[in-house]
Amino acid sequence: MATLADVARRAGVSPATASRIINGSPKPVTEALRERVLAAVAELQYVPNAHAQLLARPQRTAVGVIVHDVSDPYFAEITRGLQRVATEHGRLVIICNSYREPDRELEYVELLRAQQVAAIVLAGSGYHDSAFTRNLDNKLRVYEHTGGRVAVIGRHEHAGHAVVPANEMGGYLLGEELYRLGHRRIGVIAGPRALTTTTDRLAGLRRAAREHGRALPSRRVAYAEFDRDSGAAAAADLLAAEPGLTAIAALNDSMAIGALALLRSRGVAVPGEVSVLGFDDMPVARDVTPALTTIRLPLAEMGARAMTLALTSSTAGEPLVEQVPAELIRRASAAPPGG
Amino acid sequence: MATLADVARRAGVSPATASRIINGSPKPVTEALRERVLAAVAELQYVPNAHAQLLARPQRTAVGVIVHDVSDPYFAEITRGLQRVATEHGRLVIICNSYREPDRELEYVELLRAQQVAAIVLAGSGYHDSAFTRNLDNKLRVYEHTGGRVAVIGRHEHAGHAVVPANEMGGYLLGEELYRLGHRRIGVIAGPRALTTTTDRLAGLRRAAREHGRALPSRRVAYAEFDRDSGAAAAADLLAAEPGLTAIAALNDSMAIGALALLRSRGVAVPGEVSVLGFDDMPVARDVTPALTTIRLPLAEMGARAMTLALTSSTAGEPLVEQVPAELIRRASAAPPGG
DNA sequence: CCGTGCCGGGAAAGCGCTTACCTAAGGAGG
DNA sequence: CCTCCTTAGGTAAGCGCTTTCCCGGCACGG
Repeated sequence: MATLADVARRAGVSPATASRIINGSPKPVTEALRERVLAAVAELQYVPNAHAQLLARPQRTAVGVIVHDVSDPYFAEITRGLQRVATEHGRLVIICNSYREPDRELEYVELLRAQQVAAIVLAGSGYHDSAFTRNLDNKLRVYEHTGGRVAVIGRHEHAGHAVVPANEMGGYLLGEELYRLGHRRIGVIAGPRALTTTTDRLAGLRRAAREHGRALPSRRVAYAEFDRDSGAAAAADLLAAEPGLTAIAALNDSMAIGALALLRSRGVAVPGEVSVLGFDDMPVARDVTPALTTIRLPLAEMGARAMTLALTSSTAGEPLVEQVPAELIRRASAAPPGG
Repeated sequence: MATLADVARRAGVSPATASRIINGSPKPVTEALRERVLAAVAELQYVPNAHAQLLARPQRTAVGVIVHDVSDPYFAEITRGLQRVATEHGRLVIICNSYREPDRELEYVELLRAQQVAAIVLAGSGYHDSAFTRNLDNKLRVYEHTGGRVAVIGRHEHAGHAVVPANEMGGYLLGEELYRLGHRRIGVIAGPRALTTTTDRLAGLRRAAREHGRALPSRRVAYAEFDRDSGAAAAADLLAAEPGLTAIAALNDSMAIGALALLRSRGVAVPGEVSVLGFDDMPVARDVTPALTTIRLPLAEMGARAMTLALTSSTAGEPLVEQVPAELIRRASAAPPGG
């Protein structure tokens, strides 16, 4: 691997001069030298060692992103937004998948700190584990304390700026739509219990139920893993526990799609016999049949806003919290019961 | 930011000793000192500067991945496989999106080289631009020359090991199925002309046509961008140019889904009036209606194999080329014409 | 013709860490 | 009891780069 010293030697100049030419430093340099150095760079295929540069001039350039799983469309969309903004700012993005393991999240914060990233963006639901939460929060604060910036998406109990989707309100809108359509026997496919996203969305649904003088008995709530297959299994459980269900609300689109698949395999008409509703409005929601009625969250935009917060807004003073509204998208998968 | 010197000072030892304790070096150290140092680490929330470590001990630990776009399900799946293997090897992954711009790919190779990554994995189709290809190849060779490892997915004209999906054969299988079902007026939605993936898949389709004594006139081939919306537009063009089409073969699933959406919006029955076939077997292929008949490529496995090649196989000697078979998956979207 | 100022370029320090090498102290062997 | 080896720990060099500081040479003004 060619080093700066190699280049300098070859061009017959000092490393200092070579460095100045390569980095376009303000210090003026004779044209002849410039050309010699540039030629040497080309001949040796020299690329500066980014680590050495970072060490010498502690100007952090990369940003870290911790998500549950990039290949999950929910995070893929968020990541797209994050990447776009990061690229606009000339930042390199290091993506870490926690695969929903809190401990791995902790490790990654440490690792990103070691990498001297300029900012850390944490995307994805928080956990109902106060020891863990405190631990994470502590690590983030330490990181912020040393000049790092942090933004979180979908959590609010942490250090740093936050972009929080209206999960509770989304759940409420879902419930409202269901009651408006006339459903009374509603099953819910919830996400993992440990996630605050699950709790928040469920709370919204419960609020809507209460306002209509009803409740959500626990036999009508099945917990799944936020993925398609466990969503299908949960739908089966729900149907077994409560054969008269006229609607199933899933707390994300993947599980709704799983429910759709199960219903189709059993020959149950959607929305004729059972309506199915999702949450998130992932791109595929409009392509399944029937197209999914769901709650839209502007995922890519949430990512973009979080990255913007992390990169541009001051770290001093109160952390900013940006609320992101949820919106009901009516498509074909929900209709009045028995119709 | 606390440094090793801070820790050493606080523990009353030399930086050397502190380093040895923190990194668990083989050199024996008294228990009392060990505890003091560890305590200092905890108190100062010390995290070693990864760049300084890398500089001092040139042991490359990160690996770079260049894809067209992670949020595209095709790459999301591949990336999942890549990540899994990388994590098993304790490697950090830096993901770069080229957004299908060759120049950006070039830049990223440079950037990853600067980051001293242990390996670079390039995923996604190659381009029909020999100047660019030579350029890229050259950069990769230079990188390999300095001890870097490279693996490419879906290209073969390059330095480094390769995992190549049977694109031509997949196209052939698609064609065979179409002719077997009895289709004769077949429209094709191709991907970007500049991509070798497009050419290869199309070539397979053409071979099947030839074997059945037919050709693929250019008015029956529409070029799109490998995404859903341009796929829908291409389907519309195809229908306009050739109203009697009984089948549309799309060269990836996203475009097939776009075609499905267009057909549905026009009230055209699939597969009753027009059959639709896809390529890749992305996860959503089974969830659209009708479920997509498509060519399966084991995407995640391709990613895993590429990362394995990059991380474990020798860089000396001939680069390895691993062929990945394509497989026809029959679902509901293709049927005999007119029935 | 000399002093002053400016400007292009080099020497060297230092970023935070690892590690080869060295040293002082203690124990074993003669 | 002295020498020599072992061992725990420290000293310092150096990884590849940037940047401050300095120096020599030139042009200019007096």
